[in-house]
Amino acid sequence: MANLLFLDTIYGKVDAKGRVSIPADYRAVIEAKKSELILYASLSSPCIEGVCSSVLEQMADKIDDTFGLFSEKQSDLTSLIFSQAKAFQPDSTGRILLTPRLLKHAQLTDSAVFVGRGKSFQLWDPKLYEKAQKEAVLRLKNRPLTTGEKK
Amino acid sequence: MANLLFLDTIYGKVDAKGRVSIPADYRAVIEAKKSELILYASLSSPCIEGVCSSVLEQMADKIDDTFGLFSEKQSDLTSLIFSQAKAFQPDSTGRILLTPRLLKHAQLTDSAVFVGRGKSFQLWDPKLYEKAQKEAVLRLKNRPLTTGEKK
DNA sequence: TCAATTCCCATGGTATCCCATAAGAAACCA
DNA sequence: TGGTTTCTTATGGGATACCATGGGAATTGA
Repeated sequence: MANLLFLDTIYGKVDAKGRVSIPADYRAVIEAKKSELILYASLSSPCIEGVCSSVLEQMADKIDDTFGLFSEKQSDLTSLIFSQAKAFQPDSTGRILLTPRLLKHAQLTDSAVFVGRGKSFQLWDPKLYEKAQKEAVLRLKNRPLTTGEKK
Repeated sequence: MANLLFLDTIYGKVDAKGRVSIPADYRAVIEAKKSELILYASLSSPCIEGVCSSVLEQMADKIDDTFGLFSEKQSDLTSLIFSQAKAFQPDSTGRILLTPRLLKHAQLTDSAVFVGRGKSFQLWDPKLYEKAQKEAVLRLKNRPLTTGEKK
């Protein structure tokens, strides 16, 4: 039984053409789910969000269920996410070509870091990521456990 | 019925390549649960935590990724764990290759000790472990168990 | 035709495979 | 019961396969 989660923190390079190698482990997750790779600009951070297409489909259902097909909120979310999302299929050596819009949003230049988040992952500029990471750790230290980690 | 808990304290070696043999008993636990082995740097000690992948999968299911993608709702803690965790599959002789990050966090050089904790285990440098162990015993002596103590 | 994208090959580094050895533990036999 | 055999496990090290990356060639599209 293969691993079905995006895990770990993996550093890689962005070449002059704007290509990145999707880590082999991540490709394995996507293939195991018979999905495609979907990327879109994060709404909350200067990074790129990555999910399996199957998750995006579930997300679409969820939004409909929660807000109704014709609500304003549904419309906003739909246009914000889905209009920006794009499917990528790695080439024979496991790379994809990022779009200028994604590169710009995440401020990527020559390197990038894949950050596993379970059912999704993020792609950051290493400098920006390490800064955000430190802030997250600080928030954790200042805020006692109130999360869903332990039951 | 097979044992489903990580038990005992088992000393082993870390070779020049950074490999460690996962104790046969531990491998049996993981196989019995049809899981993979997940390792991550402990948040509280200079050691490596080990769990079955089923634990992480349950964690991932509890998180409603749908809305984590729209806001900062997803906890820092869970994302921190996913970004630090990595799946390992022992090779044909029962060994895994530890990452430089894990080796560094646990300050492992040429030997390591597996410490069973039931549903999880820890991997320590022997010196550090014995020191931490002594301190734990002292704490217990100074603070006897009281009923109703949160576990 | 020019620029952008995809395909292909080459390469260095790393992870995994495989074999060999040694040490224990369990099974076996006398 | 004592000693021998057999199997599993832990460990070392060489060989091999895979992965990430760079760059050129071919293809596509406006």
